[in-house]
Amino acid sequence: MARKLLTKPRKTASQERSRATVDALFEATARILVKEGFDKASTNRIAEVAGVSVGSLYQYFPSKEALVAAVIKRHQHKIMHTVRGELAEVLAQPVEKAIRKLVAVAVKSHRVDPRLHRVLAEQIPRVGELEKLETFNRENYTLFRTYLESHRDELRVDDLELASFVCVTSIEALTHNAVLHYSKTFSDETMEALIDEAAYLVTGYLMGSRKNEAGSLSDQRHAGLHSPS
Amino acid sequence: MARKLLTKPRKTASQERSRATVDALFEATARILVKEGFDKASTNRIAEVAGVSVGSLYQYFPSKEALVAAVIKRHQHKIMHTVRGELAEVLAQPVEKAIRKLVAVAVKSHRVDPRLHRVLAEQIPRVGELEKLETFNRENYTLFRTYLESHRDELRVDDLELASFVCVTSIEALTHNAVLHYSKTFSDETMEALIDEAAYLVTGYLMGSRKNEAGSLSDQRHAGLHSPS
DNA sequence: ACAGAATATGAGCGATCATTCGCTTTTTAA
DNA sequence: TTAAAAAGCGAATGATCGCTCATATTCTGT
Repeated sequence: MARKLLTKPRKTASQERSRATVDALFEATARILVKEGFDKASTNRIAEVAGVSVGSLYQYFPSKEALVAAVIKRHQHKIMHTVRGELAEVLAQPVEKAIRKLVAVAVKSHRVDPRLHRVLAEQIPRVGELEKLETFNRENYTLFRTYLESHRDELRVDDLELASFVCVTSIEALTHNAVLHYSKTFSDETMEALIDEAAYLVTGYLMGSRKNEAGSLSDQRHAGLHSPS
Repeated sequence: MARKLLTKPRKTASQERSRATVDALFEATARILVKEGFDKASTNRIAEVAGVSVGSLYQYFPSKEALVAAVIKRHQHKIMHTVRGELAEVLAQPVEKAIRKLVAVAVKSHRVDPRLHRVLAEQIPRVGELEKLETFNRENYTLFRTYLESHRDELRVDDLELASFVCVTSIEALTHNAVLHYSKTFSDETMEALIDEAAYLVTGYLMGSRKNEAGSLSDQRHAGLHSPS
């Protein structure tokens, strides 16, 4: 029987020392991605910066792609960790408070290692294995949809699927752009104001009921498409 | 004098034949990007698909990066071409109509070769020269800001800079996501509805004036930050 | 018809990179 | 103490890729 257990298995991490190695690899990868960009993140370079040999890298990760994917997952878990719980308490709150909290949480999540977040979003080609890692936003989506369902009666929207899409997409884009592209342009107060604005945007959309606009917007929106519940 | 004119100059395109070559290169690059992804788009492969030799490629483009950048620019020009004019007529229209038109135009612009658009957005690493090509969205931004300024009195927002950011970002993200990620999930009617929803979202935000919510939302938004004009 | 300019060719150079494998060192457990 | 398992090493391999250049073909003006 050809034993490949020593060459192939990759992925274990039982002893103390090996866990340190894996961690050094994570750290080094993140560091290089942030400071030198995806191009410069070759496996040899990563190993070098980690103070480890390439061979060791391949003991724990079957490919470079797997390593990067693991770094992404790790970043996502960090976000979840700093944000979990804040989401739980949202579920019970009324729409206005809930939305504002949601936006604030979104900002917070983008502030967990923003520079890494930006590289992951902009420089990592979504190819092969990396393609599947969009799972993250799906979670937000279903979570939000669940919230809308349980507060249906307070809302003016009837297509919750569509509404979730509109809200989640907007909040994500606004916070993402603000934190990762405009944090130099926006002052701290502006950032605070932006949270308010985003919350206002979404809340207004969900609860709506503008004063008296019969004949203007209402007519533009082709009636009948959303049959009343 | 060392003449490098035959080796270096790159970029000319005077005769008929050469224009065809350049065009074939554009076409081939786009084709490969769409059908095989950025990874597979090597210069040799591009030249092969274009029915041209690698040498010819380097007569007109100083680098692979330059070629890709040119393809991106070309795509942007195509968009501008199919959309120009529709934007001009927006300027004169009242807010509600203008916003709806703007959203519709955004959708239209994303429907110009959506598959190429998606690859350009997701697979091309924004590094080196490619980094500068974000100019496109800046244009939309200033355009929108100009519109808001000339309709200032009809709006409830006072920080037009911030408002432009909110609106442009939201519209872009919504249309981008809808067209490039959910066109299979969304039916045609849903897509139509989405335009309405996005327009409603933004219009409500800009013109606002919800009925009577004194003490709820108004209090949450920290007063005084936007000093009344 | 002809010369010079423009265009096209593609084998091959040099560099980079992901990955492997035979080997050494360290740790574990009996 | 010791043998086996775990972890670590890094030079070497093979493949890919961007790009060049010496040469060949085509075009243009005269």
